[in-house]
Amino acid sequence: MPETLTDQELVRRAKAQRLRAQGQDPYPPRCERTHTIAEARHGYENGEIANNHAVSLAGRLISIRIMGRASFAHLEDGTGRIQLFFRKDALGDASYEAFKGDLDLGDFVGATGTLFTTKTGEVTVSVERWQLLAKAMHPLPDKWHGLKDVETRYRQRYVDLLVNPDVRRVFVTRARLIAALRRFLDSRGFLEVETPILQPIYGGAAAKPFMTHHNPLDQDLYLRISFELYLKRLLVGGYERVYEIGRDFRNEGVSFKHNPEFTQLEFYQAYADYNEVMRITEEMIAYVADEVLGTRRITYQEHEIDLSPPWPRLALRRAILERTGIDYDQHPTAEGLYQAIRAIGGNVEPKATRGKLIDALLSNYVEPHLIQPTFLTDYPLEVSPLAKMKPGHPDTVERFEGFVGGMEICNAFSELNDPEDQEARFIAMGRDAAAGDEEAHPMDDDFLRALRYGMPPTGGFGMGIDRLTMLLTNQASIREVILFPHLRSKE
RNA sequence: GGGCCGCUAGCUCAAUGGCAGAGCACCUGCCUUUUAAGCAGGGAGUUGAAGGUUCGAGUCCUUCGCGGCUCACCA
Repeated sequence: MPETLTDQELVRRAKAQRLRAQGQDPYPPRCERTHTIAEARHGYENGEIANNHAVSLAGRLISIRIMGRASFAHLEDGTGRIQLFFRKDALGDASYEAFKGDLDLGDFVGATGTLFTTKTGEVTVSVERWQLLAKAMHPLPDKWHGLKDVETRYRQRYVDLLVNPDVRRVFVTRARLIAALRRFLDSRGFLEVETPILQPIYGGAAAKPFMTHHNPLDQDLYLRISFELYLKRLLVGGYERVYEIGRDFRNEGVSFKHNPEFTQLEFYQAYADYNEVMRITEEMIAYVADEVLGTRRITYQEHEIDLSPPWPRLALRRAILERTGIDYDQHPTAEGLYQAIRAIGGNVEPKATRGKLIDALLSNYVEPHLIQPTFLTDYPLEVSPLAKMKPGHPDTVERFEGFVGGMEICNAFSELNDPEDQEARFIAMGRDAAAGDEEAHPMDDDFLRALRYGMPPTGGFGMGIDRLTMLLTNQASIREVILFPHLRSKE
Protein backbone atom coordinates (compact mmCIF):
# COMPACT_ATOMS: atom_id res chain seq x y z
CA MET A 1 0.00 0.00 0.00
CA PRO A 2 1.52 3.33 -1.01
CA GLU A 3 1.31 5.76 1.87
CA THR A 4 1.59 9.42 1.02
CA LEU A 5 3.59 9.82 -2.18
CA THR A 6 6.72 11.93 -2.26
CA ASP A 7 7.08 14.75 -4.73
CA GLN A 8 9.32 12.62 -6.92
CA GLU A 9 6.84 9.76 -6.99
CA LEU A 10 4.08 12.18 -7.95
CA VAL A 11 6.21 13.47 -10.84
CA ARG A 12 6.84 9.98 -12.17
CA ARG A 13 3.20 9.04 -11.81
CA ALA A 14 2.20 12.12 -13.77
CA LYS A 15 4.66 11.22 -16.54
CA ALA A 16 3.21 7.71 -16.80
CA GLN A 17 -0.32 9.14 -16.86
CA ARG A 18 0.64 11.54 -19.60
CA LEU A 19 2.06 8.68 -21.70
CA ARG A 20 -1.09 6.63 -21.23
CA ALA A 21 -3.19 9.63 -22.22
CA GLN A 22 -1.15 9.79 -25.44
CA GLY A 23 -1.88 6.12 -26.10
CA GLN A 24 1.57 4.89 -25.10
CA ASP A 25 2.02 1.95 -22.73
CA PRO A 26 4.66 2.70 -20.07
CA TYR A 27 5.03 -1.08 -19.70
CA PRO A 28 5.00 -2.49 -23.25
CA PRO A 29 5.00 -6.28 -23.59
CA ARG A 30 7.95 -6.62 -25.96
CA CYS A 31 11.16 -4.93 -26.93
CA GLU A 32 13.74 -5.02 -29.65
CA ARG A 33 17.14 -6.31 -28.55
CA THR A 34 19.88 -7.49 -30.89
CA HIS A 35 22.83 -7.50 -28.49
CA THR A 36 23.64 -7.40 -24.83
CA ILE A 37 25.67 -4.39 -23.80
CA ALA A 38 28.79 -6.54 -23.40
CA GLU A 39 28.27 -8.08 -26.85
CA ALA A 40 27.86 -4.66 -28.45
CA ARG A 41 30.93 -3.26 -26.74
CA HIS A 42 33.17 -6.20 -27.55
CA GLY A 43 31.82 -6.51 -31.08
CA TYR A 44 32.60 -2.86 -31.73
CA GLU A 45 36.03 -2.98 -30.11
CA ASN A 46 37.17 -6.02 -32.11
CA GLY A 47 35.65 -4.78 -35.37
CA GLU A 48 32.83 -7.33 -35.71
CA ILE A 49 30.22 -4.58 -35.55
CA ALA A 50 30.80 -1.98 -38.26
CA ASN A 51 30.52 1.75 -37.57
CA ASN A 52 27.36 2.04 -39.65
CA HIS A 53 25.69 -1.10 -38.26
CA ALA A 54 22.86 -0.35 -35.85
CA VAL A 55 22.43 -2.35 -32.64
CA SER A 56 19.42 -2.49 -30.35
CA LEU A 57 20.14 -2.57 -26.63
CA ALA A 58 17.88 -2.72 -23.60
CA GLY A 59 18.55 -1.88 -19.98
CA ARG A 60 18.08 0.46 -17.07
CA LEU A 61 18.85 4.17 -17.37
CA ILE A 62 21.34 4.94 -14.59
CA SER A 63 22.55 8.43 -15.47
CA ILE A 64 21.36 11.32 -17.64
CA ARG A 65 23.27 14.45 -18.65
CA ILE A 66 21.21 16.90 -20.65
CA MET A 67 23.07 19.64 -22.52
CA GLY A 68 20.46 21.48 -24.46
CA ARG A 69 19.97 19.92 -27.87
CA ALA A 70 22.21 16.93 -27.11
CA SER A 71 22.35 14.56 -24.13
CA PHE A 72 24.32 11.68 -22.74
CA ALA A 73 23.07 8.85 -20.60
CA HIS A 74 24.28 5.49 -19.33
CA LEU A 75 22.37 2.28 -19.89
CA GLU A 76 23.00 -0.82 -17.76
CA ASP A 77 21.95 -4.38 -18.39
CA GLY A 78 23.01 -7.66 -16.78
CA THR A 79 26.27 -7.64 -18.72
CA GLY A 80 27.53 -4.09 -18.24
CA ARG A 81 27.06 -0.42 -18.99
CA ILE A 82 27.30 1.66 -22.11
CA GLN A 83 26.88 5.34 -22.87
CA LEU A 84 24.01 6.60 -25.02
CA PHE A 85 24.15 9.81 -27.04
CA PHE A 86 20.89 11.54 -27.93
CA ARG A 87 20.88 14.40 -30.49
CA LYS A 88 17.90 16.51 -31.32
CA ASP A 89 18.80 16.72 -35.00
CA ALA A 90 19.18 12.94 -35.28
CA LEU A 91 16.07 12.01 -33.31
CA GLY A 92 13.68 14.78 -34.38
CA ASP A 93 12.01 17.26 -32.08
CA ALA A 94 9.24 15.04 -30.78
CA SER A 95 11.44 12.08 -29.87
CA TYR A 96 14.09 14.29 -28.30
CA GLU A 97 11.62 16.28 -26.22
CA ALA A 98 10.00 13.03 -25.11
CA PHE A 99 13.41 11.76 -24.04
CA LYS A 100 13.90 14.85 -21.91
CA GLY A 101 10.38 14.95 -20.58
CA ASP A 102 9.22 11.36 -20.13
CA LEU A 103 12.28 9.49 -18.88
CA ASP A 104 13.68 9.27 -15.36
CA LEU A 105 16.65 7.58 -13.77
CA GLY A 106 15.77 3.98 -13.15
CA ASP A 107 13.50 3.55 -16.16
CA PHE A 108 14.09 0.60 -18.46
CA VAL A 109 14.73 1.79 -22.00
CA GLY A 110 15.44 0.24 -25.38
CA ALA A 111 17.76 2.16 -27.70
CA THR A 112 18.78 1.55 -31.31
CA GLY A 113 21.70 3.22 -33.02
CA THR A 114 25.26 2.92 -34.30
CA LEU A 115 28.38 2.73 -32.20
CA PHE A 116 31.12 5.33 -32.11
CA THR A 117 33.86 6.52 -29.81
CA THR A 118 33.61 9.93 -28.19
CA LYS A 119 36.53 12.27 -28.07
CA THR A 120 37.14 11.22 -24.49
CA GLY A 121 37.43 7.63 -25.75
CA GLU A 122 34.17 6.10 -24.54
CA VAL A 123 32.29 3.62 -26.68
CA THR A 124 28.85 5.15 -27.18
CA VAL A 125 25.58 4.46 -28.98
CA SER A 126 24.43 7.29 -31.22
CA VAL A 127 20.73 6.78 -30.64
CA GLU A 128 18.48 6.79 -33.71
CA ARG A 129 15.34 5.70 -31.89
CA TRP A 130 14.42 4.71 -28.39
CA GLN A 131 11.48 3.27 -26.46
CA LEU A 132 10.41 3.26 -22.82
CA LEU A 133 10.28 -0.38 -21.69
CA ALA A 134 9.26 0.00 -18.05
CA LYS A 135 8.75 3.11 -15.96
CA ALA A 136 10.35 3.25 -12.52
CA MET A 137 7.97 4.95 -10.09
CA HIS A 138 10.48 5.31 -7.27
CA PRO A 139 13.73 7.31 -7.48
CA LEU A 140 17.12 5.58 -7.33
CA PRO A 141 19.45 6.06 -4.36
CA ASP A 142 22.27 8.58 -4.56
CA LYS A 143 24.33 7.87 -7.67
CA TRP A 144 27.62 8.50 -5.91
CA HIS A 145 27.08 7.26 -2.34
CA GLY A 146 24.64 4.52 -3.28
CA LEU A 147 22.56 2.73 -0.68
CA LYS A 148 24.46 2.26 2.57
CA ASP A 149 21.84 1.82 5.25
CA VAL A 150 22.26 -1.83 6.22
CA GLU A 151 18.68 -2.34 7.28
CA THR A 152 17.31 -0.98 4.00
CA ARG A 153 19.87 -3.02 2.06
CA TYR A 154 18.51 -6.22 3.62
CA ARG A 155 14.83 -5.32 3.71
CA GLN A 156 14.84 -4.01 0.15
CA ARG A 157 17.52 -6.24 -1.31
CA TYR A 158 16.29 -5.43 -4.83
CA VAL A 159 17.46 -1.85 -4.37
CA ASP A 160 20.76 -3.00 -2.90
CA LEU A 161 21.34 -5.29 -5.86
CA LEU A 162 20.41 -2.79 -8.52
CA VAL A 163 22.63 -0.07 -7.12
CA ASN A 164 25.59 -2.07 -5.72
CA PRO A 165 27.34 -4.26 -8.32
CA ASP A 166 29.61 -5.76 -5.64
CA VAL A 167 26.58 -7.20 -3.92
CA ARG A 168 25.41 -8.75 -7.18
CA ARG A 169 28.85 -10.30 -7.55
CA VAL A 170 28.67 -12.02 -4.16
CA PHE A 171 25.59 -13.95 -5.17
CA VAL A 172 27.06 -14.90 -8.52
CA THR A 173 30.01 -16.35 -6.63
CA ARG A 174 27.65 -18.17 -4.32
CA ALA A 175 25.84 -19.77 -7.25
CA ARG A 176 29.10 -20.82 -8.91
CA LEU A 177 30.34 -22.27 -5.65
CA ILE A 178 27.26 -24.46 -5.31
CA ALA A 179 27.57 -25.53 -8.95
CA ALA A 180 31.22 -26.44 -8.35
CA LEU A 181 30.30 -28.54 -5.31
CA ARG A 182 27.78 -30.42 -7.43
CA ARG A 183 30.35 -31.00 -10.19
CA PHE A 184 32.86 -32.32 -7.67
CA LEU A 185 30.43 -34.74 -6.08
CA ASP A 186 28.77 -35.78 -9.35
CA SER A 187 32.17 -36.57 -10.85
CA ARG A 188 32.85 -38.91 -7.94
CA GLY A 189 29.70 -40.88 -8.46
CA PHE A 190 27.51 -39.24 -5.84
CA LEU A 191 23.76 -39.21 -6.42
CA GLU A 192 21.96 -35.97 -5.59
CA VAL A 193 18.75 -36.68 -3.69
CA GLU A 194 15.94 -34.78 -1.96
CA THR A 195 14.58 -35.76 1.43
CA PRO A 196 11.65 -34.37 3.44
CA ILE A 197 11.78 -30.86 4.83
CA LEU A 198 8.55 -31.47 6.76
CA GLN A 199 9.34 -34.27 9.18
CA PRO A 200 7.25 -36.00 11.84
CA ILE A 201 10.41 -36.45 13.96
CA TYR A 202 13.40 -34.14 13.68
CA GLY A 203 16.98 -35.16 14.30
CA GLY A 204 20.57 -35.28 13.12
CA ALA A 205 21.77 -32.21 14.98
CA ALA A 206 21.59 -30.53 18.36
CA ALA A 207 19.09 -27.77 17.72
CA LYS A 208 15.59 -26.59 18.45
CA PRO A 209 13.17 -27.08 15.53
CA PHE A 210 10.42 -24.98 14.03
CA MET A 211 7.02 -26.61 14.36
CA THR A 212 4.16 -26.60 11.92
CA HIS A 213 0.96 -28.50 11.32
CA HIS A 214 -0.60 -30.34 8.42
CA ASN A 215 -4.29 -29.60 8.61
CA PRO A 216 -5.88 -32.35 6.46
CA LEU A 217 -4.00 -35.07 8.35
CA ASP A 218 -4.15 -33.16 11.63
CA GLN A 219 -0.46 -33.93 12.07
CA ASP A 220 2.24 -31.94 13.86
CA LEU A 221 5.39 -31.62 11.78
CA TYR A 222 8.86 -30.18 12.23
CA LEU A 223 10.98 -28.33 9.71
CA ARG A 224 14.16 -30.34 9.39
CA ILE A 225 17.25 -29.37 11.37
CA SER A 226 19.46 -31.67 9.27
CA PHE A 227 19.23 -34.24 6.47
CA GLU A 228 21.27 -36.86 8.26
CA LEU A 229 18.78 -39.50 9.35
CA TYR A 230 17.03 -39.62 5.98
CA LEU A 231 20.26 -39.78 3.97
CA LYS A 232 21.47 -42.70 6.07
CA ARG A 233 18.22 -44.54 5.38
CA LEU A 234 19.23 -44.28 1.72
CA LEU A 235 22.52 -46.07 2.48
CA VAL A 236 20.48 -48.83 4.04
CA GLY A 237 18.53 -48.84 0.78
CA GLY A 238 21.64 -49.57 -1.25
CA TYR A 239 22.85 -46.21 -2.58
CA GLU A 240 26.55 -46.00 -1.81
CA ARG A 241 27.15 -42.30 -2.38
CA VAL A 242 24.43 -39.69 -1.85
CA TYR A 243 24.35 -35.98 -1.22
CA GLU A 244 21.80 -33.26 -0.68
CA ILE A 245 22.10 -29.48 -0.89
CA GLY A 246 19.22 -27.67 0.74
CA ARG A 247 17.79 -25.64 3.54
CA ASP A 248 17.90 -26.47 7.25
CA PHE A 249 15.85 -24.61 9.84
CA ARG A 250 16.89 -24.06 13.43
CA ASN A 251 14.77 -22.16 15.91
CA GLU A 252 17.59 -20.17 17.45
CA GLY A 253 19.06 -16.70 17.59
CA VAL A 254 20.56 -14.72 14.73
CA SER A 255 24.15 -13.56 14.62
CA PHE A 256 26.84 -12.69 12.11
CA LYS A 257 27.16 -16.40 11.39
CA HIS A 258 23.66 -17.70 12.14
CA ASN A 259 20.43 -17.37 10.18
CA PRO A 260 17.35 -19.39 11.18
CA GLU A 261 17.29 -20.97 7.73
CA PHE A 262 20.59 -21.79 6.15
CA THR A 263 21.93 -23.89 3.32
CA GLN A 264 23.64 -27.13 4.06
CA LEU A 265 25.52 -29.76 2.07
CA GLU A 266 25.57 -33.27 3.43
CA PHE A 267 27.15 -36.27 1.72
CA TYR A 268 27.52 -39.90 2.73
CA GLN A 269 29.96 -42.39 1.23
CA ALA A 270 29.68 -46.07 1.99
CA TYR A 271 32.87 -47.94 2.87
CA ALA A 272 34.63 -44.67 3.78
CA ASP A 273 35.63 -43.61 7.28
CA TYR A 274 36.29 -40.17 8.71
CA ASN A 275 39.90 -40.20 7.53
CA GLU A 276 38.73 -40.71 3.96
CA VAL A 277 36.14 -37.95 4.42
CA MET A 278 38.89 -35.58 5.57
CA ARG A 279 40.77 -36.23 2.33
CA ILE A 280 37.63 -35.66 0.29
CA THR A 281 36.86 -32.47 2.21
CA GLU A 282 40.21 -30.78 1.69
CA GLU A 283 40.18 -31.70 -1.99
CA MET A 284 36.63 -30.51 -2.43
CA ILE A 285 37.21 -27.10 -0.84
CA ALA A 286 40.41 -26.55 -2.82
CA TYR A 287 38.59 -27.60 -6.00
CA VAL A 288 35.76 -25.15 -5.33
CA ALA A 289 38.19 -22.30 -4.66
CA ASP A 290 40.05 -23.05 -7.89
CA GLU A 291 36.84 -23.20 -9.87
CA VAL A 292 35.25 -20.10 -8.39
CA LEU A 293 38.20 -17.83 -7.67
CA GLY A 294 40.95 -19.33 -9.80
CA THR A 295 43.16 -19.69 -6.73
CA ARG A 296 43.42 -21.58 -3.46
CA ARG A 297 44.90 -18.59 -1.68
CA ILE A 298 42.16 -16.39 -0.30
CA THR A 299 41.98 -13.23 1.77
CA TYR A 300 39.53 -13.31 4.63
CA GLN A 301 39.21 -10.33 7.00
CA GLU A 302 42.92 -9.35 7.05
CA HIS A 303 44.06 -12.98 6.88
CA GLU A 304 45.84 -14.66 4.01
CA ILE A 305 44.58 -18.24 3.92
CA ASP A 306 45.90 -21.12 1.84
CA LEU A 307 43.28 -23.80 1.24
CA SER A 308 45.68 -26.25 -0.44
CA PRO A 309 45.60 -29.79 0.92
CA PRO A 310 46.66 -31.44 3.07
CA TRP A 311 45.17 -29.62 6.04
CA PRO A 312 46.72 -30.27 9.45
CA ARG A 313 44.93 -32.79 11.67
CA LEU A 314 44.90 -32.05 15.38
CA ALA A 315 43.16 -34.01 18.10
CA LEU A 316 40.55 -31.88 19.89
CA ARG A 317 41.98 -32.89 23.27
CA ARG A 318 45.47 -31.68 22.27
CA ALA A 319 44.10 -28.46 20.76
CA ILE A 320 42.28 -27.58 23.98
CA LEU A 321 45.27 -28.58 26.09
CA GLU A 322 47.60 -26.35 24.06
CA ARG A 323 45.30 -23.32 24.27
CA THR A 324 44.06 -23.64 27.84
CA GLY A 325 46.36 -26.00 29.73
CA ILE A 326 43.32 -28.11 30.49
CA ASP A 327 43.43 -31.81 29.64
CA TYR A 328 39.79 -32.80 29.78
CA ASP A 329 40.76 -36.47 30.08
CA GLN A 330 42.04 -35.53 33.53
CA HIS A 331 38.56 -34.22 34.44
CA PRO A 332 36.13 -37.08 33.92
CA THR A 333 33.20 -35.33 35.59
CA ALA A 334 31.34 -32.19 34.57
CA GLU A 335 31.90 -30.72 38.03
CA GLY A 336 35.66 -31.31 37.88
CA LEU A 337 35.95 -29.83 34.41
CA TYR A 338 33.82 -26.88 35.45
CA GLN A 339 36.17 -26.13 38.33
CA ALA A 340 39.19 -26.39 36.00
CA ILE A 341 37.62 -23.88 33.60
CA ARG A 342 36.79 -21.54 36.48
CA ALA A 343 40.42 -21.86 37.61
CA ILE A 344 41.65 -20.34 34.31
CA GLY A 345 39.09 -17.56 34.50
CA GLY A 346 36.58 -19.08 32.10
CA ASN A 347 32.94 -18.08 32.39
CA VAL A 348 30.68 -21.03 31.65
CA GLU A 349 27.25 -22.28 32.57
CA PRO A 350 27.60 -24.13 35.93
CA LYS A 351 25.02 -26.80 35.12
CA ALA A 352 26.37 -27.57 31.65
CA THR A 353 27.16 -31.18 30.84
CA ARG A 354 30.79 -32.23 30.42
CA GLY A 355 30.30 -32.40 26.67
CA LYS A 356 28.93 -28.86 26.56
CA LEU A 357 31.85 -27.66 28.67
CA ILE A 358 34.31 -29.20 26.21
CA ASP A 359 32.39 -27.58 23.40
CA ALA A 360 32.62 -24.23 25.19
CA LEU A 361 36.41 -24.63 25.55
CA LEU A 362 36.60 -25.35 21.84
CA SER A 363 34.48 -22.33 20.85
CA ASN A 364 36.05 -19.86 23.24
CA TYR A 365 39.73 -20.78 23.27
CA VAL A 366 40.50 -22.79 20.15
CA GLU A 367 38.17 -21.88 17.29
CA PRO A 368 39.12 -18.19 17.03
CA HIS A 369 42.76 -19.20 16.47
CA LEU A 370 42.09 -21.69 13.68
CA ILE A 371 42.65 -19.29 10.80
CA GLN A 372 44.47 -21.59 8.41
CA PRO A 373 42.47 -24.69 7.45
CA THR A 374 42.56 -27.24 10.25
CA PHE A 375 40.79 -30.48 11.08
CA LEU A 376 40.11 -31.07 14.76
CA THR A 377 39.55 -34.78 15.34
CA ASP A 378 38.24 -37.23 17.93
CA TYR A 379 35.34 -35.63 19.78
CA PRO A 380 33.68 -36.67 23.03
CA LEU A 381 31.06 -39.34 22.48
CA GLU A 382 28.68 -37.46 24.72
CA VAL A 383 28.18 -34.64 22.19
CA SER A 384 28.25 -36.93 19.14
CA PRO A 385 25.24 -39.24 19.37
CA LEU A 386 25.35 -40.36 15.73
CA ALA A 387 29.09 -41.01 15.39
CA LYS A 388 30.98 -44.28 15.72
CA MET A 389 33.14 -44.90 18.76
CA LYS A 390 36.89 -44.80 18.26
CA PRO A 391 38.20 -48.32 18.84
CA GLY A 392 39.84 -48.61 22.24
CA HIS A 393 38.51 -45.19 23.35
CA PRO A 394 34.99 -45.68 24.66
CA ASP A 395 34.47 -41.96 25.42
CA THR A 396 35.66 -40.75 22.01
CA VAL A 397 34.18 -40.91 18.54
CA GLU A 398 35.66 -40.84 15.04
CA ARG A 399 34.53 -37.33 14.27
CA PHE A 400 36.17 -34.20 12.89
CA GLU A 401 35.25 -30.59 12.30
CA GLY A 402 36.94 -28.36 9.72
CA PHE A 403 37.86 -24.78 10.64
CA VAL A 404 38.90 -21.93 8.36
CA GLY A 405 39.19 -18.24 9.17
CA GLY A 406 38.28 -18.86 12.81
CA MET A 407 34.93 -20.40 11.83
CA GLU A 408 33.67 -23.94 11.91
CA ILE A 409 32.66 -24.79 8.37
CA CYS A 410 32.02 -28.54 8.45
CA ASN A 411 31.37 -31.52 10.68
CA ALA A 412 31.82 -35.16 9.77
CA PHE A 413 32.23 -38.62 11.21
CA SER A 414 32.39 -42.32 10.76
CA GLU A 415 28.68 -42.99 10.97
CA LEU A 416 27.31 -45.07 13.78
CA ASN A 417 25.74 -48.13 12.14
CA ASP A 418 25.35 -50.38 15.19
CA PRO A 419 21.61 -50.32 15.93
CA GLU A 420 22.03 -51.39 19.55
CA ASP A 421 24.59 -48.68 20.24
CA GLN A 422 22.39 -46.14 18.42
CA GLU A 423 19.37 -47.13 20.46
CA ALA A 424 21.34 -46.75 23.68
CA ARG A 425 22.44 -43.27 22.57
CA PHE A 426 18.84 -42.26 21.82
CA ILE A 427 17.79 -43.48 25.24
CA ALA A 428 20.60 -41.51 26.87
CA MET A 429 19.48 -38.42 24.97
CA GLY A 430 15.94 -39.05 26.11
CA ARG A 431 17.26 -38.70 29.64
CA ASP A 432 19.01 -35.44 28.65
CA ALA A 433 15.74 -34.16 27.20
CA ALA A 434 13.89 -35.10 30.35
CA ALA A 435 16.58 -33.25 32.28
CA GLY A 436 15.80 -30.10 30.31
CA ASP A 437 18.14 -30.21 27.32
CA GLU A 438 15.92 -28.71 24.61
CA GLU A 439 18.37 -29.67 21.91
CA ALA A 440 18.52 -33.39 22.67
CA HIS A 441 17.37 -35.74 19.91
CA PRO A 442 14.04 -37.44 20.23
CA MET A 443 13.96 -41.20 19.69
CA ASP A 444 13.48 -42.11 16.02
CA ASP A 445 12.15 -45.67 15.93
CA ASP A 446 11.99 -45.86 12.18
CA PHE A 447 15.62 -44.80 11.85
CA LEU A 448 16.60 -47.55 14.31
CA ARG A 449 14.55 -50.06 12.32
CA ALA A 450 16.42 -48.97 9.20
CA LEU A 451 19.78 -49.53 10.92
CA ARG A 452 18.62 -53.00 11.94
CA TYR A 453 18.34 -53.90 8.25
CA GLY A 454 22.06 -53.13 8.04
CA MET A 455 23.91 -49.97 7.00
CA PRO A 456 27.41 -50.33 5.53
CA PRO A 457 30.33 -48.64 7.27
CA THR A 458 29.98 -45.07 6.06
CA GLY A 459 31.67 -41.72 6.24
CA GLY A 460 29.29 -38.74 6.48
CA PHE A 461 29.83 -35.00 6.07
CA GLY A 462 27.92 -31.75 6.59
CA MET A 463 28.93 -28.20 5.67
CA GLY A 464 27.33 -24.78 5.92
CA ILE A 465 27.27 -23.38 2.40
CA ASP A 466 26.65 -19.86 3.70
CA ARG A 467 29.84 -19.90 5.73
CA LEU A 468 31.87 -21.26 2.85
CA THR A 469 30.45 -18.43 0.76
CA MET A 470 31.49 -15.93 3.44
CA LEU A 471 35.04 -17.25 3.21
CA LEU A 472 35.25 -17.19 -0.57
CA THR A 473 33.66 -13.74 -0.89
CA ASN A 474 35.40 -12.22 2.14
CA GLN A 475 32.16 -11.23 3.88
CA ALA A 476 32.10 -10.83 7.65
CA SER A 477 28.36 -11.41 8.07
CA ILE A 478 26.16 -14.30 6.95
CA ARG A 479 23.52 -11.72 6.00
CA GLU A 480 25.79 -10.55 3.21
CA VAL A 481 25.66 -13.97 1.56
CA ILE A 482 21.92 -14.65 2.01
CA LEU A 483 19.75 -12.72 -0.44
CA PHE A 484 16.89 -12.19 1.99
CA PRO A 485 18.23 -12.67 5.53
CA HIS A 486 15.85 -13.09 8.42
CA LEU A 487 14.88 -9.79 10.04
CA ARG A 488 12.32 -8.92 12.65
CA SER A 489 9.10 -7.57 11.14
CA LYS A 490 8.57 -3.84 11.32
CA GLU A 491 5.34 -2.76 13.05
C1' G B 1 18.03 -12.14 26.65
C1' G B 2 22.40 -8.46 28.49
C1' G B 3 25.81 -4.25 27.09
C1' C B 4 27.27 -0.39 23.57
C1' C B 5 26.06 2.49 19.13
C1' G B 6 22.61 4.22 15.49
C1' C B 7 17.57 5.93 13.30
C1' U B 8 17.03 13.79 10.38
C1' A B 9 14.29 15.15 2.72
C1' G B 10 13.90 9.58 -2.19
C1' C B 11 19.64 8.61 -1.09
C1' U B 12 24.36 10.12 1.62
C1' C B 13 25.13 13.13 5.72
C1' A B 14 25.24 18.12 8.92
C1' A B 15 22.91 21.02 12.80
C1' U B 16 26.33 24.41 21.92
C1' G B 17 18.94 23.26 24.28
C1' G B 18 17.53 28.84 20.30
C1' C B 19 14.65 30.14 12.61
C1' A B 20 15.81 22.01 10.53
C1' G B 21 20.47 22.51 6.48
C1' A B 22 24.10 20.68 2.44
C1' G B 23 25.41 17.39 -1.76
C1' C B 24 23.05 13.96 -5.06
C1' A B 25 18.09 13.21 -6.85
C1' C B 26 13.49 16.20 -8.25
C1' C B 27 11.02 20.81 -10.75
C1' U B 28 11.75 25.51 -14.14
C1' G B 29 15.09 28.03 -17.55
C1' C B 30 19.96 28.11 -20.49
C1' C B 31 23.43 24.86 -22.80
C1' U B 32 25.04 19.80 -29.60
C1' U B 33 31.17 15.23 -27.34
C1' U B 34 29.39 15.10 -21.64
C1' U B 35 30.65 11.53 -17.89
C1' A B 36 30.13 12.83 -9.84
C1' A B 37 28.77 17.73 -16.91
C1' G B 38 28.03 23.04 -15.94
C1' C B 39 25.22 27.80 -14.82
C1' A B 40 20.72 30.37 -12.63
C1' G B 41 16.31 29.77 -9.86
C1' G B 42 12.72 26.63 -7.04
C1' G B 43 10.12 22.79 -4.30
C1' A B 44 10.80 18.99 -0.89
C1' G B 45 10.70 17.07 6.50
C1' U B 46 5.24 13.95 11.67
C1' U B 47 13.99 14.58 12.88
C1' G B 48 11.80 5.97 14.19
C1' A B 49 7.07 6.21 17.91
C1' A B 50 4.81 7.88 22.46
C1' G B 51 5.28 10.49 26.89
C1' G B 52 8.13 14.00 30.06
C1' U B 53 11.59 18.28 31.53
C1' U B 54 11.96 23.38 29.53
C1' C B 55 10.00 29.98 27.76
C1' G B 56 11.94 26.80 23.83
C1' A B 57 13.80 19.69 22.30
C1' G B 58 16.68 16.76 16.29
C1' U B 59 19.60 17.74 20.83
C1' C B 60 18.14 16.32 27.81
C1' C B 61 15.02 12.23 30.61
C1' U B 62 11.60 7.71 30.42
C1' U B 63 9.26 3.82 27.76
C1' C B 64 8.79 1.36 23.20
C1' G B 65 10.08 -0.14 17.89
C1' C B 66 13.78 -1.48 14.23
C1' G B 67 18.90 -2.16 12.92
C1' G B 68 24.32 -2.80 13.71
C1' C B 69 28.30 -4.48 16.76
C1' U B 70 29.28 -7.36 21.01
C1' C B 71 28.57 -11.24 24.98
C1' A B 72 25.61 -16.02 25.98
C1' C B 73 23.72 -20.68 22.60
C1' C B 74 24.34 -22.94 17.79
C1' A B 75 26.40 -24.72 12.00
